[in-house]
Amino acid sequence: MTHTKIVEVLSLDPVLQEVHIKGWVKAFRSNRFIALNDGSTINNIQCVVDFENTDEAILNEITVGAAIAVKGILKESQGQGQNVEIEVQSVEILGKADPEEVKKTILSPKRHSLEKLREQAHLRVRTNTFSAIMRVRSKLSFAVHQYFQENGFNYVNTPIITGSDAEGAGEMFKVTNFDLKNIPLDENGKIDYKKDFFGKETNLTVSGQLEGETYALGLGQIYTFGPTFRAENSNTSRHLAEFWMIEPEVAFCDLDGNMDLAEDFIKYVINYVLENCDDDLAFLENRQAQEDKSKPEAERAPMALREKLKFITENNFKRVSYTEAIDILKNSKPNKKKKFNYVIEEWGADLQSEHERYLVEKHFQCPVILFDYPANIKAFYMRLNEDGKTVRAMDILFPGIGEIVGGSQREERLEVLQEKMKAIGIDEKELWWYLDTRRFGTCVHSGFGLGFERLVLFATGMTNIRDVIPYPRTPQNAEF
RNA sequence: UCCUCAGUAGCUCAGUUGGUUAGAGCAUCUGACUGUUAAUCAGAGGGUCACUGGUUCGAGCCCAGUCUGAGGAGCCA
Repeated sequence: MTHTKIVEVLSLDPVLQEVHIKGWVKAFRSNRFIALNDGSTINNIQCVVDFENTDEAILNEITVGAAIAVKGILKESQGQGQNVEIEVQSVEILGKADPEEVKKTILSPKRHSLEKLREQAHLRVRTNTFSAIMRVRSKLSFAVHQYFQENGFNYVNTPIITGSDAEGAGEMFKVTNFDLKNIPLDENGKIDYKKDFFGKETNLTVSGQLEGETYALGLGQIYTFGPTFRAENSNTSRHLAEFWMIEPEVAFCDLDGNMDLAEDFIKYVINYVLENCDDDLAFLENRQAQEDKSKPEAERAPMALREKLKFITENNFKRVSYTEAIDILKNSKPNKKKKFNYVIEEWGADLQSEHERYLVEKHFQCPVILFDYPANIKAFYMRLNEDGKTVRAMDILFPGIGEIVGGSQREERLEVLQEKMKAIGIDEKELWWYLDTRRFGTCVHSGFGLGFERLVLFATGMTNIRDVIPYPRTPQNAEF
């Protein structure tokens, strides 16, 4: 008899049927009640042991953290707190867990700080909080694919090792198979990349966008969903050196269509977890509420988790041009009273975190899409507007996390693109293949990048990005 | 990378102007109890006070440096 998942057993009618389950012991109370969890649900099943007729050696090995197999009869529970329970007929110890050792780990049955859980990331998935987060992450990930597949997008795997250093999205990790103690140099004393594995300088990708564009201009609608690497020395709760990014790219689509797509997409995946992860979201909502109790009122979450997610799905994101946003900020109280660290003086200023937070959390109190930014603070590939000074860029700002999406309509005119590349010193030879797309059948097209972990942060109510990915990679940390 | 804060038992923390043998709760172990669900009651064990150096008769406490973590900023998704 193969075993049944606990999530299924809990939904069965207690009609005295025999069940066989396997899982890890979460608690063993009164020498009689085992709380067992197998990761299939946040909920434990209670297994009631007849301790007077059970081998004492086995009872002694039913300890917190141990893996066990239980056979028994599913019954209506006599006690409060659960509907059904298993009257145990036999227990098999599959993997012992010495309590003296367990107590040194986060498996010990008590509260642990998130920092302590990070230090034992290999065990933290056995906690309620992390199993809930990871189930939500998995569902979100599935919803991403489902949304795009249902809407006629093709899933494209852009290269992780990239030969172009012109993507301009930040510091890159070098990829090489040189002996680092003996790097070949050319006659000028510079590193001789011709002798490297690929015969040229290569890096880990910081974005699949440029390659994604070429595929969109053939397949029509594409999306990527893969790992992305940034070697930036960022030490914040919102940045990782290795993260997962979703990048759709659509041919014959302008910036308005791009904003529509991003908003519709986000609402879809959030709604998907609302409909499919209620147990886990309820747990995370409660966790957040408990944590908020010890915080000053100003730092508490203004809405309960599921209420917040529902709000996102039911309300339109506020669309505001950069120029309008600057006006709002210029006339805002914190700007007039010089409460901002960076006071907004005039059009053209780059928006700081504090400004974005003001717009989202104070002024509009809902997700905001900012568009039409000054050209000189945005990337070269963004479509220049007719005014000659703004580009068709858009950022989606979310409460609590800041920028969750960055996207644009792409510059489809060859001459304009060439001019912009020249102005910032990108060699055309590097991106000959990218420019070819503008030579042969160029067209209006748009796309955006969405940081998957930031989405998971928002959906779970967590506040540190290191807690929504199994093994976070950050400066000075690549453990596990 | 910059600013601020922190590091004392397995965990969370207290530790007075520098002064004798560094404490509490939880967890663990032993015993009791047994329809519990953060089980309860009694007892026990558990310490390189982050590391290195300095000041002092004497340092968990003061000074310098280093490491690690957190929050914020920048960069960005």
